[in-house]
Amino acid sequence: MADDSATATAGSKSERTRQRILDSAAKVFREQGYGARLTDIAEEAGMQAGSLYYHFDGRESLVAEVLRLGVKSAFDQVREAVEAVPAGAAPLQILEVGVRAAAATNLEVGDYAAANARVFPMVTEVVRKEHYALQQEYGDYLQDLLQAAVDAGELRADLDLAVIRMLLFGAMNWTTEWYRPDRGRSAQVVVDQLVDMVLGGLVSRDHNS
Amino acid sequence: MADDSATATAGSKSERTRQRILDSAAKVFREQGYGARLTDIAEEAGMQAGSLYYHFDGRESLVAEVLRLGVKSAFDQVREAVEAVPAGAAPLQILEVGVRAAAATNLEVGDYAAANARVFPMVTEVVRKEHYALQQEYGDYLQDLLQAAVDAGELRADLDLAVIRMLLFGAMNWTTEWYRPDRGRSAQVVVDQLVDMVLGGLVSRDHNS
DNA sequence: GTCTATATCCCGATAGAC
DNA sequence: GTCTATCGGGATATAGAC
Repeated sequence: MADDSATATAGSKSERTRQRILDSAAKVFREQGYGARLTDIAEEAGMQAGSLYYHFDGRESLVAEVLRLGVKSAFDQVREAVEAVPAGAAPLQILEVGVRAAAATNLEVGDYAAANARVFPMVTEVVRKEHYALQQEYGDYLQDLLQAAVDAGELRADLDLAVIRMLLFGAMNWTTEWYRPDRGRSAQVVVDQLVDMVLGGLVSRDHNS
Repeated sequence: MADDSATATAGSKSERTRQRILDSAAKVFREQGYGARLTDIAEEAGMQAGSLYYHFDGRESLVAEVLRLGVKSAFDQVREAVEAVPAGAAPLQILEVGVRAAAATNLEVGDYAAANARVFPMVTEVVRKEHYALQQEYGDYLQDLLQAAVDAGELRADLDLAVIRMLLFGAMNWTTEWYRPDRGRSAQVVVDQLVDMVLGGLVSRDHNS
C-alpha cells in the first residue's frame, strides 16, 4: 500500500533496474519538473547518463512511463478500496471510501503523483493525447461515484459534478506541494480534514444560514 | 479587476516595456514552466533575447518578479474585496467574500497565478526564501478569516485550519490547470461550486448522516 | 533601448570498448 | 548492461554598433 515504487519489485534484473530508473525519474521530475537533466536521473539511479538509453528511448519515453504509472497506481488503489466495500453500502459511503483512497495515494506515493501534476502540462502533444484517456477514465470513475450519491439523494442535486470533480482533484493534487510526512501532521489528519470539508462543509450544522 | 497586466499600465517608456516583458514572462512561464527559453519570452514581448538584459539581470530576476506580482495582485484583490464589506457583517459572510475574490483572481489573472503555481516549486533556494514570506502573509490572511468565523461559531470547531487553508488553496490553484474561459462554463459557475462545496458541503442538508 | 553577433557552456544522444 | 568519449544543437549572457 505504501510501496513507493508504484509497482511490485520483482522480475529479471533488467526489469528491476528499469523500475529503479522510473523511481528515480519520478523523484527528480518531481523536484525539477519536466526539464530535469537525464544526468541527475541517472545519478539517482546509480548509473551514467548514457546507460539510460539501454532501457528507454529518451526523455519523452521516460516521462510517458512515469505519467502512466502515476495515474495507474492511484486509480488501482481507489478501485481496490471501492470494490472492498461490502455490498449494499450506501453510495455516500462508497464515495467516501473512494475519496479517502484517492487522497491517501496522493500523500503516500508522493513522487509519482507529484511528478504527474508537475510534468503533465508541458509534455509533448503526442504523449499528452495518449495519456489523456487514462486520466479521464480515472476522473470519470470518481465522477460516477459522485453521481451515484446524487441519484440516491445523499448529495445535493444542484451540483455541477464535472466542476466539483476538478476542484476535488485540485485539493488532493496540491497536497504533494505542501505536505511533508516528517514533521507534524499525519496523512490521516489531512485525509480526515479533506473529507470533512468536502462532504460535510465547513459551516457548523447548527448554524442557520 | 480583469486587468491582465496585474499592475496599472503607466509610467515611463522603460517602465511600460518592463511591464510588457513581465506579462510575456508570466504567459510563457505558465505554458512552459521554469525552464522556458528567454528567447520565447523576448519574442512574446516583441524584442530580441539580448534586449531583456537591459531590464532584468536574467532568468532568476525575472522569475522573482513574476512570483511577487502574482501573489501581490491576488492578495490585493482579496483584501480590497474584504474591506469593501459593510461593517457589522457576519464573519462567515466576510469569509465567503474573501474566498470568492481569491478564486476569481485565480481564474481571471490566469497567467500570473498559473505561472506562480507552476514555477515556485523549482525556483532557487534564495528566491524561494524571499518569496515565502509574502506567500505566508496571504495564507495567514485567509486563515484569519477562517478563524474569525470559527470563533463566531459559524464554522465547525473541530477543524485544523492550517490544513483546511492548504486544501482550499489547492482547489483554487488547480483551476488554472483545467479551466478554459472560452468554451462552456463561466468563471462564475466555478466560483459558485467552490463556495457551495467548501462552505456547505456536498451532502444534502436533509440527509441524516 | 534595442539590435546583431558571438563566446561559452551544458545537455541529450550516439558509438564502441569492456 | 554499463562504461567512457564525443559530436552536435541550443540557450544564456555579453560586447559593441546604432
